[in-house]
Amino acid sequence: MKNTKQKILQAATELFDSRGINASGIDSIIAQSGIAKASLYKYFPSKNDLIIEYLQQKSKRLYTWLNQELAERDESAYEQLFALCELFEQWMSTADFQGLPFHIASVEFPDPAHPVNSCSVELSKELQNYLAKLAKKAGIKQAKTLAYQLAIIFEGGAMLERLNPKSGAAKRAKAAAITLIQSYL
Amino acid sequence: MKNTKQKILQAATELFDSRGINASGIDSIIAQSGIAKASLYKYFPSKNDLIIEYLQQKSKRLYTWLNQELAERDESAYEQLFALCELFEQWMSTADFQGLPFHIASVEFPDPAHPVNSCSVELSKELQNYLAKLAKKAGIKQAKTLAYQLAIIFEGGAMLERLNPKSGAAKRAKAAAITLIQSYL
DNA sequence: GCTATAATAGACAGACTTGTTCATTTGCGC
DNA sequence: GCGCAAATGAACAAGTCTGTCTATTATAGC
Repeated sequence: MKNTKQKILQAATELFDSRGINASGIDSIIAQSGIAKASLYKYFPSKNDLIIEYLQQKSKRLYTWLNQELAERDESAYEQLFALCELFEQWMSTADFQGLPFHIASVEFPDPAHPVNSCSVELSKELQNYLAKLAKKAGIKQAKTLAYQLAIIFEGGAMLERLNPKSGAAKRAKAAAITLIQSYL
Repeated sequence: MKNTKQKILQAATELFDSRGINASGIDSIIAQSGIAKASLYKYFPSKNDLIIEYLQQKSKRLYTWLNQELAERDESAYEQLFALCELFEQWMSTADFQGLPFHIASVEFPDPAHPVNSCSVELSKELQNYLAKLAKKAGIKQAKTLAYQLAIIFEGGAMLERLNPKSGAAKRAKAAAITLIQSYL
């Protein structure tokens, strides 16, 4: 049943987000979800599969949210670039923000040959592509370079907000991002 | 003997850097160092103690290197701020660069009550303080804000350079940092 | 109501982890 | 060369982890 799979994924998400991936054992995931171990291994042949679906779902949710928010605003592509900075600040300021999931995953699985690591690298590139697309639409000439630099700022902001919650990392990352965008005119 | 302790720390550093902390078991550290397990536990009562000394040593080495390089250049405090960006790029471009150790540690030990996590938070603040001191010397008015933003860029750059080695993260982080500093005049 | 499928609890294997202990051997200062 | 402290190797405890398997129960479609 699809419901069972979603329950597992939700429980895993809560645990991975709050305690980390390696620290969240299969036993704790089945306890949290109320699902039997055999069922978990039916839908996710290994923990790696579960982790990868978790990562992809988290990324997808972020972009869906960003797109929704941007669409609602009815702004020019150029204005959207600044709105994006605002949205990233909001996102990092969530009470239970724990950093970028693919950061955590790539640190917990540092071996480049590991599927979870490969997935993390993929998702990191996806962020750059997402930003580059927006920068290009906004008419920025060196869209890719700006996108990469914005990724650096957002990812650094996420890391610092995680290390030191509510110390103003999100706000300062936004300010730095705006300064940077303005320098590209 | 002091030599023994250093040998352990060196072996641990090599393993922690290349494979991560949790993935480097005590057995692999004693194998790498050629030291007996009982000796390791004599100098480091627990693995946590070893991790913390590793983190502190790595930080100390970075600042020592930065200070040396800056001192050699005989520049004004203002010029030193730009030199710092250059040095960070160099540092991130090292062949075996694996990101900021306190990032890795804080991800592998996410519990705020864990001594390794506390140490990581401490070292993150130390970086901000280091940057703030230099910014203040350079006559920047909002030295702390700039320092925080530079930390965001350097830490984000380190994370991206780690995720995607030699993709130009270090170079772009430097460029973004310079743009930011110039905006503070 | 019957049957086929889905989900359950729980035990188990096998491998890994940190940290302890102990008897033995090495090596340095005098 | 003696004695003491340091270092060694190896076994062991007690816990963790992922993944497998079995026997039982619940559920949905016809």
